[in-house]
Amino acid sequence: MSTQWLDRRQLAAWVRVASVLEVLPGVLDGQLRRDGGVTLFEYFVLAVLTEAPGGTMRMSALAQQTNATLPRLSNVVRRMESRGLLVRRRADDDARATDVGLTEEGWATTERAAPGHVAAVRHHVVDALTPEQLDQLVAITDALLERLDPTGGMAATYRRYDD
Amino acid sequence: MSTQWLDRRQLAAWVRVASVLEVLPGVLDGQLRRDGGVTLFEYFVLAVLTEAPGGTMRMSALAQQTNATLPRLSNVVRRMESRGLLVRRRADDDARATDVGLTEEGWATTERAAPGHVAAVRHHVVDALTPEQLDQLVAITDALLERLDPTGGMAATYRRYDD
DNA sequence: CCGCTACGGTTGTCGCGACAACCATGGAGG
DNA sequence: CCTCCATGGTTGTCGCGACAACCGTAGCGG
Repeated sequence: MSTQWLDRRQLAAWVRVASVLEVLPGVLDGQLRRDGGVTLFEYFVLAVLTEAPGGTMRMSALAQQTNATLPRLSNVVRRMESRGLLVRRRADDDARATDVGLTEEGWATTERAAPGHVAAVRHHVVDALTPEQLDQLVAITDALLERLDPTGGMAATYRRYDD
Repeated sequence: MSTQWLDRRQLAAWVRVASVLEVLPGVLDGQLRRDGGVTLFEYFVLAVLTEAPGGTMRMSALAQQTNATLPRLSNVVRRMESRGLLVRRRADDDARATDVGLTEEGWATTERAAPGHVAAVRHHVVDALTPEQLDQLVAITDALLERLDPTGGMAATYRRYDD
């Protein structure tokens, strides 16, 4: 079959999306590094843990909700533990598994970093759009994630914030 | 001032955007690596050069249009040159500057990789949305880029595809 | 109870991006 | 001309992510 190219409107949309994809993570990551001494992915780990009961979660569960591979998460967690943000502990019910939990400093760091991060998200995303556009964006990203994540691994993370 | 938190709708939108940001690049990058032996950023470099007169461009101009720092671009171009996709040549009019040009194999690689990439973009983005959503997406990403890229560095890249 | 496979994590190697230091050329002012 | 600063790129170091190989434990079949 011959290639089905993109028409002008599709191309316009795609090029812009690609640009956002390229720039946005860098902007947010930079803000968090400066203000909180934490990378964007580390902040995401902290954020997910704060919503977990007892601030503790199993490695594999955390990996799924942060969309990380286990090797990646393992390294990140080890570094964060060495900085005193997290603790690893062998799971009681399964000697293979590891539970990760927030330390006091982990909580404190999250609370310290959150305002700046929220402000950045506001400035660069939320406040840039009208309420209608925000609704449209939810519908659009839902449709995209349907294709991107058919098994629904991350779905558990974002479905929670449904209206 | 106290922190202005996100309401449910804003949070719903943001969490989904973050998820897309996390997943989409990996999906597209993987497809290109498998099918074309090229990374997403390398493909973007090739694509931009394809649209330049003579398939040639100055390093600094290329860096701006691909939203890359000069060091990063320098390394990428060196690797691509060693693979025979590009050539570097000292600029005629400025001995400090470097012109980068596509080789025959660079053109061939781009043409070989393009169909699969377009298909991936179609499948994961374009075809997942209705025509109305595509229009909305253009407006939304425009608004975001306004904030993200106030100097308009990448604007030159995507404004070209306006209707 | 033994052996086998699957699961949950960790570790080693490689390649890439960020940042800073550095080198060469261009251009302006005296 | 010569000095000084700005411009355009390149190179070195460091930290992180991907992938694969590996280790210990669980659970199941015989």
